Amino acid sequence: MPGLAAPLIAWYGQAARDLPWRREGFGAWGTLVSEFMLQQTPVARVIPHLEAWLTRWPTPSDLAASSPGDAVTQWANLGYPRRALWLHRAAVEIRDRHDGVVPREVEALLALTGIGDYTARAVAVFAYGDRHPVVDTNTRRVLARAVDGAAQPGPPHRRDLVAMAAELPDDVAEAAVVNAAAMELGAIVCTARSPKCELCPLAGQCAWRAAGYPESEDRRRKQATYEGSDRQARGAVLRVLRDAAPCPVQLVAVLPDWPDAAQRDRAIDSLVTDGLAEAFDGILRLPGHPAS
DNA sequence: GATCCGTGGCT
DNA sequence: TAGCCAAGGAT
Repeated sequence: MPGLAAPLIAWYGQAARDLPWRREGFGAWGTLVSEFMLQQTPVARVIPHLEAWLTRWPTPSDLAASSPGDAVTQWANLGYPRRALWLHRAAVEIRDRHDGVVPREVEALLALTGIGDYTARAVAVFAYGDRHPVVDTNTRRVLARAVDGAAQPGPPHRRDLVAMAAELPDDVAEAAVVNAAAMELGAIVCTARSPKCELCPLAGQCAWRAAGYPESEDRRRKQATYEGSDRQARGAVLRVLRDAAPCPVQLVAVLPDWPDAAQRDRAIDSLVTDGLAEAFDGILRLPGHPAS
């Protein structure tokens, strides 16, 4: 097995997209915010929100000084608003534990709210230039096809980190490029549907291609139907609160015509439980500053 | 380890 | 058109 590093590096040099977080000197905070936003939200939707966010809150301490509700409002329609709450908590943790500086060590990053195996290593590698395997859904698909000969990766697993580590050159800078290149290849060439194998720098050594593109059992979990779901109800309630912000709304005025009143009330309760909303005295609002 | 969590574009 | 999919993480 020749290894993926050399062709990935050469390809990335001429095919990489020009993205904001790849600009020289973008900064660790910008990288961290971008990675939060990119968790399950496509690049094209993230870019304008990222720039607005960093203009409003140029440092972790700036965000930490605002209320969680302000973060949720600024998050707008990026989806999964818990990420806004977690990003705000992470900013508070960075201010309180790390003197306002995004930490560099993976262990310290993993200890922050909302940061897991992917985001911790992405920050350590792309912001600080350290050598770790960075594995996202794109990388897992590239490895599944090129190395394992499978059409689709299995569910995410810790062993994916080991598989990617085996592909990294010893050189620190080259290792970072290989991480970025594997993600980029999965994003724009080795895509989930209709991959562009004629443009792939790994075509000559791809195990899946060599095997004749066999269908493999797709063990990924299917997403639940959104229409009519509790998630849809939560999203609708939160949209009401965002649109009214910074004003609270009367509880009785929250989606009075929602088709399933019990589901609506369940959504409100779960949002309160999650810390995305506060209810008292017959009103509902986004979370304010914690009492001090 | 299985489930849950938003939103919108693409095929 | 209705699913499929998207730089995951917490519980």
